[in-house]
Amino acid sequence: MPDSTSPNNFLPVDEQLDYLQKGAAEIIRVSDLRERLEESRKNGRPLRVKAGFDPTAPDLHLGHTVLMRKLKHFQDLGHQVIFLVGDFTSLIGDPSGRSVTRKPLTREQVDQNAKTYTDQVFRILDRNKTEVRFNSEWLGTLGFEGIIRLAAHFTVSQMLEREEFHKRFQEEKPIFMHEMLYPLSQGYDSVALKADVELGGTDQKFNLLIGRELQRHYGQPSQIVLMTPIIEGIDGVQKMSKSLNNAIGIHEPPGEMYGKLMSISDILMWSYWTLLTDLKQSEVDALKVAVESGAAHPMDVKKRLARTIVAGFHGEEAALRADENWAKQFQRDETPEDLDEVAVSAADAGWTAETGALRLDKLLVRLGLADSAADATRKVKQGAVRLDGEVVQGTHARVPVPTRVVVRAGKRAKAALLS
RNA sequence: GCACAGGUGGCCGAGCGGUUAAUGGCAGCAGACUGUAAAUCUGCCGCUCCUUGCGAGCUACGGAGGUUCGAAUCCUCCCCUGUGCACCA
Repeated sequence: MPDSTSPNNFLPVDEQLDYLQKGAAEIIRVSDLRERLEESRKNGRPLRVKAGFDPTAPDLHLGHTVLMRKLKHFQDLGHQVIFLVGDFTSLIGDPSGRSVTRKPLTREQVDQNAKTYTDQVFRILDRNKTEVRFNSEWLGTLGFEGIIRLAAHFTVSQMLEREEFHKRFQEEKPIFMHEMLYPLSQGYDSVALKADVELGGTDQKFNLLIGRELQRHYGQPSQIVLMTPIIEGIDGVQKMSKSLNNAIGIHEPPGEMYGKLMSISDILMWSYWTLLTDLKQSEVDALKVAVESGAAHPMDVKKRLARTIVAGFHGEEAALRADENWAKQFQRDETPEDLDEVAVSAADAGWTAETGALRLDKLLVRLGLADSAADATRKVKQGAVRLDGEVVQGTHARVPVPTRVVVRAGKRAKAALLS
């Protein structure tokens, strides 16, 4: 990691560029970025680098960290990083990458989410060097007149150029007026913040470019746009997203995180290496060659990946423990020690002193190992449920109370403290 | 406002008066196989209850009524989306 934080002591531009280009999908334009970096180095003025996050979900996941890590790179180089919370824009909902209009969030949800975001972001960014802003600051005071003036900079056909809109238009699907306001407000953020650089996923391209154009209208130099690839979720197919249920949250416990990482496909592992670790691209490539030639076992490389990422959020020690636990539970099929323990009242699990038995369907639901009692019953019938390692046949199980039982449903396991 | 086409389970999409919790695909879950990977095969896949049974009850095809022994399927009204018309009359 480059070490240069003194504003008047920026690294040589080539080195900065090299660092910033790792894992970047596209930069508009590299030549402009070089120019801007040179200027910054000459004047000792850090660049203002902005990335916006819509608090549409309560938690951040690894997908968000791709962008945050790039932000961190700028921070490492001594530039001014702005973590922008799109509290206002999330009232609209970004139409990016979805052909369905998002339901707007309530003010309360947004505030709540924004709080958890800022709590989590500093696991990656340096709190003291990060400017955190909310776009309600300027968008909230714009007023109807301001919106009219803003919208007057663009034409309807310009908006329809955007792939998502264009597609929906072709398919005769609804496009709501307020959705077109989204790119404009994001662009206006750049104006308000006088951004030199804006980071975003490749799916943000249209919005990012609108920012460039808008800045020009407002007499500012157009921001440089740096796009990061959209990381696939653990299914390896769709983009990582909480609502698609394929995300790894950055707040998840080490074991959970480790297990999910191990469940990704061998192929997917490479983009995770590139986008989620600090390993140099050349080293990642070397690992890949080693696996392809048979010199390294893909599982070992994946384990290392899982350990690296988990360590980043939970520390080395926790990562090692997760590693050991995983091997125990899944490779050797033993009962792991580091299980989540959940206290359950026996009565809630249908236990009666009379029968001395409890109802597994209820217990599984209580433990969060099944979505519903019906789901739990299904799992039991399919032989997926084990109590202390023993496969259970029926939904009734004789168990002493109080006790501690390890309950396993498929891949997932928890310890129930019955009382 | 008028005309036409649409609104079905997480998504796509059949059904157009009666074995219909609703064909099929995707996603998901579980089992087998493995490296908890992928691929493949098999089963499951609304909810609740229990006596766990090819059990009982409840809810579901935009909403509300109605016709009928019986409706996702027919009728009426309403809501929502798309398209066209809307100037010469």
